[in-house]
Amino acid sequence: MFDPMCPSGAMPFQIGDKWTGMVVLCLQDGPRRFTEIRVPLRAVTPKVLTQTLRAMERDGLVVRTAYPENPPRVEYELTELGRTLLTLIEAARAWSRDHLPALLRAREEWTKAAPIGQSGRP
Amino acid sequence: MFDPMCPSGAMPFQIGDKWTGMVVLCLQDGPRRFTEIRVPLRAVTPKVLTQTLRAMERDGLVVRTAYPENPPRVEYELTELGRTLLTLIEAARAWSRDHLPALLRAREEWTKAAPIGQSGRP
DNA sequence: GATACTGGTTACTGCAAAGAAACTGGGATA
DNA sequence: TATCCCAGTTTCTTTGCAGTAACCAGTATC
Repeated sequence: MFDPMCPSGAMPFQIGDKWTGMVVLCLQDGPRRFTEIRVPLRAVTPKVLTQTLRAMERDGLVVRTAYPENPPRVEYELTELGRTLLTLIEAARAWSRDHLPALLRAREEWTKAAPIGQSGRP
Repeated sequence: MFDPMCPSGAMPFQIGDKWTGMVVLCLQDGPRRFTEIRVPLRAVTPKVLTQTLRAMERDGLVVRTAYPENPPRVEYELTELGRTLLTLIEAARAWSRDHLPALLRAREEWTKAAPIGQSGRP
């Protein structure tokens, strides 16, 4: 899940910025803490994750709840609006299941077949 | 359509790179020439449009047909694979119809309410 | 001979997002 | 006293995308 080597990097869709869609999927089963979100997105730095979550909070997609404990605990949860994105993400994943192999096949044939002279390539 | 000032700039979805989705919509009613695609996307430069179309051709989303006439004529047409993106784009537009106002409202309230001190903003 | 048309290409520039790495704070634990 | 924990923040560097502007080939028209 969210492996940087997996072909979903070639998936031609994006929800919000680069990580928003994955955050939504991370939160679909209930609230999660900052570090719990970081684990499956193992490439993301805390700075970028903070930026993503702040933007989602601003847009009303998540709510942030800080508990005055220590060590500190902060939970993020999808709002109702944020949950509406799940159907769209599911549609994108369905497309990928059905058509991404064809796209990747086309891309592979492009690179291996006629490295030059292919309709005016350099 | 494709007005840079229209709020779809805030739409949190993207198909492929920045212009791919709009190109797909431009081509949904049949083949179009290079300059015909440029018109509705009035902000895009030929360099960027060429890049977009080459990437789509590489991924098997469009076919490029050059007619040896003059002045030269080149037509771009959606492939069957490219057409499958239309349902996804329609789903994204439906989401925007139903939920984008709420997102923009949340964003506006965020900026106007409590410019500082809002859960740790600078 | 000069200019325009189509469908690009090339070189250069600017900006914002992304990332790496180190640091913070304040209590808890060893 | 030193170290760890979480949830970040700060600073700096890199990367890549997008855009501007100029140029090109071949024909046709003025």
